[in-house]
Amino acid sequence: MDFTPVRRVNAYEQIVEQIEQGVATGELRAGDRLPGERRLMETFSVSRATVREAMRVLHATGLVDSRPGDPRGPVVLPFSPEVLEGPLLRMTRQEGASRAELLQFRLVVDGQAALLAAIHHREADLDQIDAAVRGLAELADAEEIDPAEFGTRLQGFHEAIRRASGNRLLEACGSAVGGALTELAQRRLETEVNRGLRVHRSADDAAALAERIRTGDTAGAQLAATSNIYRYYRDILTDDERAALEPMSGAVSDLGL
Amino acid sequence: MDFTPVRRVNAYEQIVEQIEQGVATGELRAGDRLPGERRLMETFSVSRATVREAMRVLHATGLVDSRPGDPRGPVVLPFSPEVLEGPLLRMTRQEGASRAELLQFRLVVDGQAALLAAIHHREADLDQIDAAVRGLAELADAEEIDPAEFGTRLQGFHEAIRRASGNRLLEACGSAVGGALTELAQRRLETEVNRGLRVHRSADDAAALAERIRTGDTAGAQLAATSNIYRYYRDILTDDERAALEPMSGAVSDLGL
DNA sequence: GACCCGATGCTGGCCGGACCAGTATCCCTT
DNA sequence: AAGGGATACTGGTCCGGCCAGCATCGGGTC
Repeated sequence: MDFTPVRRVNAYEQIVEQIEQGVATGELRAGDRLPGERRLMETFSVSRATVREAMRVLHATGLVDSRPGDPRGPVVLPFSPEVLEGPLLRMTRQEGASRAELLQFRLVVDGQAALLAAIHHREADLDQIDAAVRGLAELADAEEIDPAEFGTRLQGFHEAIRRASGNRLLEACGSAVGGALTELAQRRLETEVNRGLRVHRSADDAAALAERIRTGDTAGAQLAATSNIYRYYRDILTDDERAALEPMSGAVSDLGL
Repeated sequence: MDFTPVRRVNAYEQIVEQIEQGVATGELRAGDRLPGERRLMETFSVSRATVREAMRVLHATGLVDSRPGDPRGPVVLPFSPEVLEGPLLRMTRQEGASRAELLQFRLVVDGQAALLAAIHHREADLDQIDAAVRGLAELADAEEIDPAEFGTRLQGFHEAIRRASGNRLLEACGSAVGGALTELAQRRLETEVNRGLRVHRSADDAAALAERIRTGDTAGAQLAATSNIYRYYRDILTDDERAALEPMSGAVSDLGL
């Protein structure tokens, strides 16, 4: 007979698992309310400290939220892509992944998102993308350019494309890794001497990409997306990092850059 | 003047943030030890219950681990891709993403991983991949086929390719989404009538993919990877799901399947 | 001298009770 | 009918305590 290693299972973990289970099976759905802590300590027959520990990890994993004083009790949350962002950020900061890997991953995700967006090119999605493009152009033509604001809008533009891809996993991973990358690039834009030129070029690139998506140019959209992003970050890369990324975004040369 | 919304920050959250900060800045590195709970409650001047809640969320996010009785205190963990798996699994179960999206995402990730693996084709990585291929073939030729074991080894084969890609983000996302998908496909393989045929075909496909990676056939490796995976799951998809995925894995027809 | 073994002082796990600052509700006042 | 408090809750935090398990070290045995 074969034994299985014993699994230490703390009391609070059992509570977490039971509630996670409830969410997984659909028994608990987003918006549902859990009993208050005092009630839970009775149903699980544990102390309040234990149910609180369970609530803390459920809150940390984005499953529930609670407010003091709310007699309806903790609420079950809908899934949010933000829960992916934390782990991905950690991965970069804790040497789980280098900047080159991060950027490479983003090229893959956002390139694919652009491709899928070009396949679908649904009207509602295109409107969203165009709105984002107009927002970028408007800001680029302004007298004084706020780097942080431009970064936010550029982020929103990519966000719109990912949404148009129709794949929420791409959407979540893209925004997560995008958030991690902007943390690296933000300072660059702030200290940029020729800020106007760079901003204008980014806005133009965005418009060109949007056009490719609109016309259903799948391959072109993918190439434009990857090369746009690569060019945006190229200056802050070391030679080694560039060498690692060139093969992936063969797009760069294809567009004559 | 513009006000910023107040942010309720609980005591335990401050502890979590401080320790997360320490890990982010490199002040705390994997393997380092934190003071025991009784010491922490003094340095943060909070009660033990509060530091315990903080430790629970740090544990839930995979940052630290602790064992009762260990006088060295909680240990800081290295990053592990597994922390991504939880959120991704939740995403599928909580209608954050459909099966089709999940599979599409995997086609992108594992396709790209195969492509990158073919670019590098480092000898050490190839050895790992070949070992996995041999493991599959050996199992496919066995008298009695254990479906669970075959699933595990197939998983290991893809794992080896992702590792060979040199991108730990692809590796992490791939294994996470792979884990989520096998949960769906495992039962299928167990009830499969013509199990032997399917297993043999999968083993052969894996060998062909490995060969393309070895010879540096980048495009071929990517096509083989995506079409292998797609074919593996095709039977459990609905017509709608197939229609959504066909455009992405144009690979299927290219290989004459 | 080498080895075994138990006492001891630590660790985290869990409990019960308590107090506080908020919030929602209901009932009473105007 | 509208306003405004008392009230009964909520979660947030603290305290002090007990327990089981791990490490270490010292005292014993062979």
